[in-house]
Amino acid sequence: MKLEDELKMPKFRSPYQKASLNLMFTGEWMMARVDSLLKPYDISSQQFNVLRILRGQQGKPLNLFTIQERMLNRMSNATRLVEKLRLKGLVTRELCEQNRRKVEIAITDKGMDLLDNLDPLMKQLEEETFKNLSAEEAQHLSDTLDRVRA
Amino acid sequence: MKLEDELKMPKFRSPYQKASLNLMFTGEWMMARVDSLLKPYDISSQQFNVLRILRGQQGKPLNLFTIQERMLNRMSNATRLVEKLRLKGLVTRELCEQNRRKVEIAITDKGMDLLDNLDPLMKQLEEETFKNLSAEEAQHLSDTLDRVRA
DNA sequence: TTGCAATAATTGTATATACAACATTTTCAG
DNA sequence: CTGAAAATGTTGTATATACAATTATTGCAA
Repeated sequence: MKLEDELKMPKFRSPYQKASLNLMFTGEWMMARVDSLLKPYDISSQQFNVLRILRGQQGKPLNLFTIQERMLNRMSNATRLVEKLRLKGLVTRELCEQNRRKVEIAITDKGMDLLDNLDPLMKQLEEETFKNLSAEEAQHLSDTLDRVRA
Repeated sequence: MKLEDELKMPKFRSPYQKASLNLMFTGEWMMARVDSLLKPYDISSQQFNVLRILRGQQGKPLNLFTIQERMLNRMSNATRLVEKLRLKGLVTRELCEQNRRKVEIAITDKGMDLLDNLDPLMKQLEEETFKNLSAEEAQHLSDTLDRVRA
């Protein structure tokens, strides 16, 4: 739906104001869809994202600082988020012997299994979300967003 | 920056997965910019958004239900959010006599003054944010986001 | 070597969010 | 009219977020 109808705003000051609101609104909308999909599995989109980051490491652990750098929302608290994943048995946590300031986090088999189960669901959600956009249009959207953040 | 560098993800499963992550990431990024601008004025982007909704009413009040409908994030709690604005003297709150289920909220002069002060700053932020996009490109971005949510 | 700065993580705390449960008032079918 | 359902808000609670303060460890310059 057009943003002016969605927010019942008859007019915007400029295309930039509209794009700005639309970015925030659509970002929240997308996040809510992902959270809703993940809810039955009892993890949040942030937690899912961290698991996915760890899976990308092929078994190699990452320290908390690096995880934080790669999170969608950098302000959230990696220590506490990872601790929740650990309590669910989805990651392990080990002090690094070489540099004892660091804590190394790795995904467990249980975590991998969960991701494997979720992959097709996420794929389906993404396809459903972008059903009105061709692959080229989706790529162009990403390129535009990259330019905004440039 | 390109999302793969931003999140240090070497590859994405599809342009749809990438667009999906990019939407969430860029939405958070934008929201953080707005919050950072508003911080010295001691209001959140959600609170600012509610004030802006009320200003659009030209003095006519809105009830909480309608405010909630127009918020960027519908899940947040309009009752408590508006109460915070009231404590700061930015809105008034009155029980509706015609329909006593309703509570009518209106912006105060102090609230209007705050918005008037913030307007040029927000405008500047939007222009800075979209400095790499022409007005046409910003409009096209909005249209694409509208189609995603269609 | 010493101690200051940098790095990495944890903790504290206030606020915000998600969402369910509840309360009150109004509407409307029978 | 009456009682069930709908509309509107409020409250409770668990979790998440923002951000500052603190701790512990390491690196490095004087």
